[in-house]
Amino acid sequence: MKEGSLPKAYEFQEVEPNCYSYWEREGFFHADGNSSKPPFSIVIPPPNVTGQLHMGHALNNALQDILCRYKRLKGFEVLWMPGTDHAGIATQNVVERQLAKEKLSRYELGRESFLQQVWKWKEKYGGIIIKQLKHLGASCDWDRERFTMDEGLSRAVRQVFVQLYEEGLIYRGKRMINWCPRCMTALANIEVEGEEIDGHLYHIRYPLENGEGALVVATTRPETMLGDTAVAVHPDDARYSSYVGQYVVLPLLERRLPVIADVYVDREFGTGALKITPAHDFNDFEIGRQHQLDLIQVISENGIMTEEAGLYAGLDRYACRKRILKDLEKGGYLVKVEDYKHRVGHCYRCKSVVEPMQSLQWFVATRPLAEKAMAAVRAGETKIIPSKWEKDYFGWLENVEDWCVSRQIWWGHRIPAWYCGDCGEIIVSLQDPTECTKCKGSQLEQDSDVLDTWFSSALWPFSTLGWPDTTADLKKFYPTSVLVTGFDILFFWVARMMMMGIHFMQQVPFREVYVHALVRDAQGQKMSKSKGNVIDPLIIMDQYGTDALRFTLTALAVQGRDVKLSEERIEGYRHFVNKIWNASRLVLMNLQDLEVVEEIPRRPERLMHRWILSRLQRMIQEVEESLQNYHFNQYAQTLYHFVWHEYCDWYLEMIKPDLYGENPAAKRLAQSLAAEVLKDILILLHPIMPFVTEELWQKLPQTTGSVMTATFPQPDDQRLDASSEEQMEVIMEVVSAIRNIRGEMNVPPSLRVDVVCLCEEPSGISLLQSHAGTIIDLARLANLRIAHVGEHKKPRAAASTVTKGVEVHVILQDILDFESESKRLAKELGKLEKEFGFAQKKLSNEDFLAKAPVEVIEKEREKELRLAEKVDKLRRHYDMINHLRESAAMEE
RNA sequence: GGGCGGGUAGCUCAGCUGGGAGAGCAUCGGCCUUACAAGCCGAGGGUCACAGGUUCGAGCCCUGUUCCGCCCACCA
Repeated sequence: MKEGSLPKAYEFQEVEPNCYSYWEREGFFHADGNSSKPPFSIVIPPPNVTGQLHMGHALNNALQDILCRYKRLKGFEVLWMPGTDHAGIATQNVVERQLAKEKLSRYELGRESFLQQVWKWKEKYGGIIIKQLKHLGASCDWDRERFTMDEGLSRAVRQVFVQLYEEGLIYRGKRMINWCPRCMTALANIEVEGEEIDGHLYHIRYPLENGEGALVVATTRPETMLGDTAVAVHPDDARYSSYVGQYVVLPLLERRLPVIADVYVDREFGTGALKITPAHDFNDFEIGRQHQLDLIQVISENGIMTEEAGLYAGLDRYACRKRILKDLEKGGYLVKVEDYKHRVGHCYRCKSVVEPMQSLQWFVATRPLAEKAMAAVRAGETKIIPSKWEKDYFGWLENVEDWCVSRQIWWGHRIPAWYCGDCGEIIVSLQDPTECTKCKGSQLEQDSDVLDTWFSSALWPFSTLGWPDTTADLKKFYPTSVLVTGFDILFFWVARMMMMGIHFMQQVPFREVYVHALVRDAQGQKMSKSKGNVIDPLIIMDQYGTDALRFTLTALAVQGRDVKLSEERIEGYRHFVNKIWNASRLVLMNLQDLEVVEEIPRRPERLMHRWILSRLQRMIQEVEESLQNYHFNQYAQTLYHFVWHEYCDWYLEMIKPDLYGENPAAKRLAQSLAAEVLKDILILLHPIMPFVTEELWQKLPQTTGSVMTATFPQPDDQRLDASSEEQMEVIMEVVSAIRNIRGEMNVPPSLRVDVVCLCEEPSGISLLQSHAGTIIDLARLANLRIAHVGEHKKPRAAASTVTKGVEVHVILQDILDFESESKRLAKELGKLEKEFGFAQKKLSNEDFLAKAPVEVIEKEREKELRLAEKVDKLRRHYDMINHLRESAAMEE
């Protein structure tokens, strides 16, 4: 489908879907477990089936795609393993909300048919995010797509649970846990988000039983007083020492509470007297345990006050608080109310305030697993990048507590534990048991709970590769090469994958973890629907194209810093996509009559060719280095600058005369080289901008197949050419100097002017002479005279400057305004003299000369010399202009 | 309370191991120069948060101050 010419504009709306289906058809994303190529593997952080692609996904997957596409070009057997997560609580909530619209609850439906509903929902909507990932260009091996609740992964979950149970690393126990009264389930500690709240500290008077005074306690949660079973003071607190051992009477309920002493109490805080509610507070629970206090549960699982709350029973916990405060006040018990900011735990799924509660749950004994996970990172078996996250990783693992893994919801992996109705035995096994292993009874009932979603996610790197079977995929692709993820799931997911991976595979799940930043809005705010600052990647892709979005995200992906995204930024980079398109148009237009692609010499004769080839080698090196170090922004920006400001601005402009000219050999070389460099540019850019590069690749005559199957260019040291780069610099400087003067002196582009360049060195003369045509074209000149300084009279009516040892005189015969030229020169002189002054000062500093490295001094000397010359020449010209100005004034 | 990141051009940000600051957008001036007006050519704009220190030399290293953001923590 080489058509030779390109449409005027890049129609990404058509190109993107076509490209993608072409890639899929050709099987370019497919990884071969039996390949002899070196492996490179990534498992996708499985998005929730309920998910819609947001900017976080877009960034995360764009970066993974870059790595995968890059490694394919480098000849690796690349597996990017895709899939989705069943997202227990989140998905169940979505379906429950849907049911609520029909005035149905899951309880009315019953477990079986509710689960059917969820599966139905999953079949219908679960693929949305996958489609969106494809829209983004993700080159995942979709043949291998997995779901955390598919058959194979469920088998892995069960195997892991049973084995951990048998090893004593999973147990069931009654513990204090965090409970979400809205989701009606236990949560793991990290699933609770502490949020600062403007609350109050209530001082409440608890009268002594003997009538002689009272103790005043301070609390933020007065409703919990109904479950109080003691009041504690510090044992060394002189104020209260006489109270210890006595009893106070709990207001409203009139219950006798012992006054106990415990060092936990902070004498400085509040009143120094602490009410103890063992059933509804982690610390109180602990104190209660030590002092053998009763547990009185006054708040039930759905946040309603229990029978134990007496006349407050049946009230919602917050309504109860209000009522209690009123009653306390009425009874004269409320001593003081202070404003008080404090942190309150919220459910990470529904944001409800969680309740600490004592409950019978399943736990993973995390310590032993955590030790190994830490050791692996310490030993460098897994590297976390940027390394600052290692600190967080260790910090969390060092203090990790047992992981509550049972959830009182229905959507998820059912816990493979059965309870014998006859003898109470717990049976945990791979196969569903039919009789009790202990008493042979048949009254078995399976635990109704399901596992934490993160339990199955923790197995993702090996469960997706076929574990517990020993598969070719596991052998080839485990450990995976790198995990790309946001820091927000470092503990939820990364740390747990490390623990499980090491325990079950005896090897870390990934060699490297690249932790990227969060995407925020232009003001640095978290994007959220309620703030209305969400930039939707789907809308952006439709509006600007996927490549523009991907390039923007990549260019902004600086290590360790949040990505602050704005639409203007994306718009800006869309222009870059367009630029590439148009550069390719130019190249292709001029390729039409190219019969044979010219063999490109290692060192072409013409400077511009040598220059662009040399620059290209440097780009390749820089790109590789950037990618190896995960400096995605550097990768994007390096190419941006090279393509736009070197290849387009200079190289393509410079070869135009050859392209349009009559010299067939020069033309062929220019055509071939422009195309050849473009070809490499397309490969270099392909990982970031897969679509436009593929489309253009298809159009280039010297390419075959897909850019995806191309080979990443090898930097050719023999084409590195520092002297060509220096020489080009001179040409570019001279052109810029002329343009600058034209601009400042308001010379319209249509007016071709004469320029005289006076050089110091013979080499400069020959360089300029051999590129006179280029300079004439690029600076829009009529004539260009090049001579040695001594051999040519300085032009009078000229605007002038000095650069790289060249005096540049722009002849403005009749139009030179001495007044403005004098001003312009004064300004330029001022700048130069200041710079010159700096250099002089530095070089007259003896300490500098004594202590600075010789190269630096040498560089500074050269600089001073250059500046001195420049200043001198400019000043002479300045004087002359001023003289002319004066005499012109006299004539009038 | 502890830890981390950040305060650089009007805005959003680069600036990799210290050698006198860059980009995109925005602003201003000139151009439809046959790839591109989503473009081309040029210009203006910065006491690199503040105060000390180390150094011949600091945006970069150290100390302190201040402001912002995030994470962690059982003082009710």
